[in-house]
Amino acid sequence: MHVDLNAFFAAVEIRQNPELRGKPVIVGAAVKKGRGRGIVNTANYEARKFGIRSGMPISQAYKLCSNGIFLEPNFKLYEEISENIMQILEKHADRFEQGGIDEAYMDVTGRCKSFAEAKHLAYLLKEKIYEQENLTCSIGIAPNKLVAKVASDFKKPDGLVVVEPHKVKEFLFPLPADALLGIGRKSKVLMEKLGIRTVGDLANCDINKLIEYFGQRAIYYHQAAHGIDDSGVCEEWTQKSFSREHTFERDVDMNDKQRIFDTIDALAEQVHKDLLTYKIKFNFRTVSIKVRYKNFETHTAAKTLLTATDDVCVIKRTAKDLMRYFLQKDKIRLVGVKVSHLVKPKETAIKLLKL
DNA sequence: TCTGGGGTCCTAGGACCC
DNA sequence: TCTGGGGTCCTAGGACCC
Repeated sequence: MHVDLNAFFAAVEIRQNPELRGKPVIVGAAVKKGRGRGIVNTANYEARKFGIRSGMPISQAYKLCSNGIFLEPNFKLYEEISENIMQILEKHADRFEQGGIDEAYMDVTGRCKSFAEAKHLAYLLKEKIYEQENLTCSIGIAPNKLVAKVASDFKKPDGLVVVEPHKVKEFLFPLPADALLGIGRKSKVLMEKLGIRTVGDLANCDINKLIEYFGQRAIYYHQAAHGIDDSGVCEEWTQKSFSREHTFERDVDMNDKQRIFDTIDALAEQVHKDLLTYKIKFNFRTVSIKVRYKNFETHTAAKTLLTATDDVCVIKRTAKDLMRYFLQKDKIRLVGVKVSHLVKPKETAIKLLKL
């Protein structure tokens, strides 16, 4: 079962302020009368009628609907509400996996003897979520995660779609190829050039031809197109990196080194705080930075240390060291800091012993 | 239209080792 | 005197997801 909260950020804002209901609501970066620098997070269905989509520059959204209600996101609130809902879902699953702030997978194989029973459970969950949090969701039920995800996407908002095993191909084949998880814009364009438009086209395409164009990805694509997915609902998840980045209000001249370095220090502090407050105590071995120039050209650089540490000064020093090389080209739009190659302190000690 | 911020996974090439 | 084969680790970039 896959559960997806509909237009989540916008729906929460409307719930908090019912006067907004029926109006186009756009949650995203500050608009600044169309001069804002950022993107749309979520648009409700009224706003989508104007062509507004998540991921779109906020300035473009403003052009499409200057009378819309533009709001900046309140992540803390969304996270709280998300957690409440996830708790409801978790209670009703054999195994449970959160897939982002607004979606989750549930294995209900053990507690539901049939798809009809699963459907019944889904209705119950929708009811509970609506009663407790006054929000709607779409639910997909299928023999595996991949198809359940497509199914929950198929009917929005407030949908419930069941795809029984013998109906999987019938359901998938007419859909556009990028309905499948993992097929994005680039692959879609390339597939169109190959004459592949639907999942059915993809399923019937010669596998060797696919490999020629997509390499190892082709094998996943081909299986996915046939509705095959044996990935389990994964309960345990540990983060593999922590990062923070910042886009400047205005591009920063490379001569303003201090401004860049101060920003890196601040980002390093945040990354460090995220690392320390995570449920598992981790040290890091790799520090990376990210630079985006005025023209959107983006680069990364990384350094792996001999031994793991949790020292914030190491993040700051390494990041600034890596940064120097990039301070001679063009105005800078964004900088970011990341730590990865995370190890538990115990493992660090063993490593040190070996050395 | 002018493009956020937080992630994951994959690939390819180079250094280095035996 | 013109170059094997297997492996690991690191780096950079890119596709994709929410």
